Amino acid sequence: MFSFSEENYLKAIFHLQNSYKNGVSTNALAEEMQTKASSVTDMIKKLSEKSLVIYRKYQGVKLSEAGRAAAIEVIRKHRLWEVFLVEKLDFNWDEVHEVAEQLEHIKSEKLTAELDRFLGFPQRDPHGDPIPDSKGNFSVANRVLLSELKIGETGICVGVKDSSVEFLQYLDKNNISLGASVKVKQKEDFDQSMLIEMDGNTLMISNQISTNLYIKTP
Amino acid sequence: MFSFSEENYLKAIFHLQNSYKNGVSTNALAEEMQTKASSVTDMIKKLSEKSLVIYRKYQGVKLSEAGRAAAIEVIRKHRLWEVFLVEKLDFNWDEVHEVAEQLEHIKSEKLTAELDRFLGFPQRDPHGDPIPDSKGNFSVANRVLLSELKIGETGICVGVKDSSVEFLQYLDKNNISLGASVKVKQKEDFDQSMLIEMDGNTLMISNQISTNLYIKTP
DNA sequence: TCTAAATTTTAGTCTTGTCTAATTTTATTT
DNA sequence: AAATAAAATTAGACAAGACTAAAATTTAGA
Repeated sequence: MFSFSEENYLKAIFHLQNSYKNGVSTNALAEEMQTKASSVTDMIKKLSEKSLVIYRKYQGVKLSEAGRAAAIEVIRKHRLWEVFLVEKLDFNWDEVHEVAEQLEHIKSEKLTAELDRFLGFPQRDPHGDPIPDSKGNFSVANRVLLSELKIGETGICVGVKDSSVEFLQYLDKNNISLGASVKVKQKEDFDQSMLIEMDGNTLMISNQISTNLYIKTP
Repeated sequence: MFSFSEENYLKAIFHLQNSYKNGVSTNALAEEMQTKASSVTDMIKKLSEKSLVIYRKYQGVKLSEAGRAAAIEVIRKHRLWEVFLVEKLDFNWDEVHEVAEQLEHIKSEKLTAELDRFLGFPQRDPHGDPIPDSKGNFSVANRVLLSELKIGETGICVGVKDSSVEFLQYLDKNNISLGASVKVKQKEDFDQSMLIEMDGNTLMISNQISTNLYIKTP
């Protein structure tokens, strides 16, 4: 089994691999992990010795198949617990992250499997991210950023890219929630702000908002 | 907040205080924690510096009020999670301990409170042990060991003293479960074995069994 | 009471994961 | 292509928590 710290590194590398296809840089990982580059180098070496990552000095790091599987397992647990907290324990979607960060490290195959069943094998977490199944498979979302829609286009809000407390609370305050229908009424070329209609309400949103909302188009 | 290790020590001292009223000995604690006496001494010093225990060299250790409160909080979480695992996730009562040992260290007041509510504020865990409420209060059980009953006396099986997998599986195999009614039919002076009637079935149990079953008498 | 045994503590070491400061390698710029 | 900047690594240190071996203290026995 892996330590909490190892699991957190694997998870971070997994998330950063989207942006760093040719290997995640030490500094990027240090930033993500809120730690120093030297600590990252140390840990990468350990993960490399355990064959969880592929690493060449100064060349960045990638997950091996084993590392990817381990990362996905942690992400599966994280997202299942988030569903549990929201659906069963009445947490708001901006309150679940910190607790799920702890719960994701609990080691028990039976626990994960039974939790999944208890929740009804959910496909998405409260932020719209896909939940890997027990074999590590998950649907790569067929979704685009709201900012990519043209005037007149419509869709359903299906996820958030930024899941910080601040952003989620902004969304709550403006009655933007997953499942809502969206239509782009106007776009401002100057600052990319948008006038949208969401579940009937019309509101103006900045580029920072529209680049952090995922939409499923018809 | 306290580390996992600190919490485990506090919990162990709490449990051992029943048997060691004048201070828990270093060796007893080492045995309970499955570690070495020297490690125990090291940790006791740390806990003592944090005023969680009262310690005088060579004189054993007791919990301070703060230490006791911390221990009870961990025990509360452990037992709530055990209820969750059995009631909601279909774990058997012999499977919950190891997972609850991990879950008890999750730090979130809201999580504990909401879990308690979700479970309907249970009073007892699956082994019949009392669950402290959010203020740390719990009912000291009004119960005796089955071995203390005399011939002809009756009661309800309300808890187990030993909650090892082996003992619990023995009980399952012999259809002994909490809530069952018990009547002592015969006692053998030589080895303290007993013939009992439990929910209609008659069976013979050894002293090792009867000294590990708690009974509530009418 | 004095000694032997048992218990407990101390001293020094190890591992994990982190840090700072210094050095090395790679990337960029002129 | 050399000089400089940026990024990454190494070296050495530290804290937590554990260990072994040795020393100190308490307890028990003769």
